[in-house]
Amino acid sequence: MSTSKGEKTPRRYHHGDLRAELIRSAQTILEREGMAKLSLRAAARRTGVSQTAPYRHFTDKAALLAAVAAGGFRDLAAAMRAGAAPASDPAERMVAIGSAYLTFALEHVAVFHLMFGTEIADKSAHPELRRAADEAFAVLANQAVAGNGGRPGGDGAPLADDGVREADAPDAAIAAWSFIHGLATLLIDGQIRSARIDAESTDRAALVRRFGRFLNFARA
Amino acid sequence: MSTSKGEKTPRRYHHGDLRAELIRSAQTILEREGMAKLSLRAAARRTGVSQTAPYRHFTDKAALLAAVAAGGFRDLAAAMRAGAAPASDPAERMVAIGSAYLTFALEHVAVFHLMFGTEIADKSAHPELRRAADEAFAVLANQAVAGNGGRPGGDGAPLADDGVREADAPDAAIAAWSFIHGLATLLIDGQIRSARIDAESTDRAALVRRFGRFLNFARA
DNA sequence: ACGTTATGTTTACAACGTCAATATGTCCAG
DNA sequence: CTGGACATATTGACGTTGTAAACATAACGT
Repeated sequence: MSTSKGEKTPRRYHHGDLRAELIRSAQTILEREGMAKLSLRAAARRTGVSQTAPYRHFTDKAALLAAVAAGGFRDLAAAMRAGAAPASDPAERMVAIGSAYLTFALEHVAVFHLMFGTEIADKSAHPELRRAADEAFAVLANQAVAGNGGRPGGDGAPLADDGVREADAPDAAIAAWSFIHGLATLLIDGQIRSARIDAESTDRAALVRRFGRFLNFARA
Repeated sequence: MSTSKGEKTPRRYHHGDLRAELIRSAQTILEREGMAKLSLRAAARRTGVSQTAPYRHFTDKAALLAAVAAGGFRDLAAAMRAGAAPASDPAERMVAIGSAYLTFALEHVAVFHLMFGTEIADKSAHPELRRAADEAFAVLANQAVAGNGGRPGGDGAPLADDGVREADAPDAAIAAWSFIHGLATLLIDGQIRSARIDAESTDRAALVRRFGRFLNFARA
């Protein structure tokens, strides 16, 4: 009889689903011990296979990292979507998305750094990563460009009523992304110290509002 | 007779000024071959000393990297100052500073990543680095404060031209920093692709203006 | 049943960060 | 001028890493 261990992926070869489990191991190590401790060998060790087994599933260490980073982008996109869902007002939705972005960055520092750092030398060499990153940005951009959610309504695109013209929406999305990404990066790097911000305890939405008021489409 | 090789530092020991030259070597390797190729041993090799010689001047690899990063922050601060100097109008000065920031990031990608990435595990452990980073931010923040009391009116200025209320200046500086830092980061990571931006060839000031439109310091 | 192919292991190597022991140059006290 | 004392650099070594090559083993189609 066929082995019944497989759960989602069709029952597998020797291990079960080494590729996926290696990614999980890498994520765990990254979160618990940091980037410096994340090695191909450590991931293999934690998974219980030989040190070169990963090479059957990843051409490179970079390929493993890219898979982890791609997962991070998917999680980020999901978090933004979940955060934006309950918000009805467009501006409110932007704050919710920014808040989700900030929260993700602050609570998954290592993964966030992997997603945007240089540990993965040439990101364009990993299509899955690229696709996941694009999709995450799409969540943000959609709020700016086509954010009316398909409902026939009077107020149109979410940014329009804040003085951003339709044609400017794509650029506005980039500006918003830049702002929130920069804020997140500077916060987790501890660069922002002058303004008594306790990133751990402060409400993230409050932070987004506090600094976002200088963006003319994010004011509530 | 005393060796006459020394130039700025008082004539030195065996090498001359190993510490400074190791930093220069590290910078060179970083710029020419990237972070992956920058090792303590490589820096020592390029300097022409044994592989453990650096340990007389740096406790760690991280200490060397911190010194390089600190140099980066000083260069960035200098570039911002130089860019801002010729601008008379406050808003114009902000654009100049943003432009200098972007230019630095795009032309010194590796150093920029070192300055804000995770290669240096605990940045707070390196006072020189911390000081240099603070100083760089001060250049930016001072402009935001100085922007107050600009002349009234104004129409086409992409950033604030009527200043920020005194009490809001620190937060405004953080917002501006976040924006420009995020834009720089996303650009050099190649994350911004949708808006046909050729970061290499496009005028940086134009980029800052294009996206900086959405910053509004007059409000709040 | 059998061979092809996908998967995993063993062994090996060069490069790295770092430590301990040692050597060498510099400088000050006499 | 001389002899330590001390700062500076080297040699050699150890454990870890990424990765290649050779080998082993299990699954699957025929």
